Amino acid sequence: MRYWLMKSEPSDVSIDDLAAMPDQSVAWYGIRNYQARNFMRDQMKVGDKVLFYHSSCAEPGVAGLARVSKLAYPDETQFDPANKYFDPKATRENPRWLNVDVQLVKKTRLMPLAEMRGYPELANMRLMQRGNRLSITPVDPAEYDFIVKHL
DNA sequence: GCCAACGTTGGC
DNA sequence: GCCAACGTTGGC
Repeated sequence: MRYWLMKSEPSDVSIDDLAAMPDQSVAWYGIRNYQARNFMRDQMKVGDKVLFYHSSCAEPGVAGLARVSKLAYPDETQFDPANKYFDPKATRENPRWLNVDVQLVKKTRLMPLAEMRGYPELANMRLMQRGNRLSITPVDPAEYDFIVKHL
């Protein structure tokens, strides 16, 4: 089993939005970065543990715990010309983008990025590194445990 | 809104 | 295949 940090803009899908979904589960649509796609396609398995992270907002940070609830499958939004994630080069026969489903495990208190930066135990997280823009990053089990313990 | 970092595009 | 231009991410 692997551990991941997945960023979502709360104005798009927040932890409360996730909690309100049927089965508290949502397709992680809209990933248009090959590295992040490949993580979903090649490495994510049902049951993998996920830190649900709020990004691009007033208080970025970990907002809850989730799990991978469905293996990667084609992202519907790439086929819809009206969708902002539409990709004209993608076809149903040859989809370019995939998503997994993610299911809420537990909404937690928000652990702000600023607080996370204060923990030496988390200093090596990809999230902390300058210029990091990857929306899905692997997390070390020790880092995951540390965060859960301090929530 | 600024800006650093980085990915993607496209001409050559 | 190089690389400049451009677009996007995301914290601040």
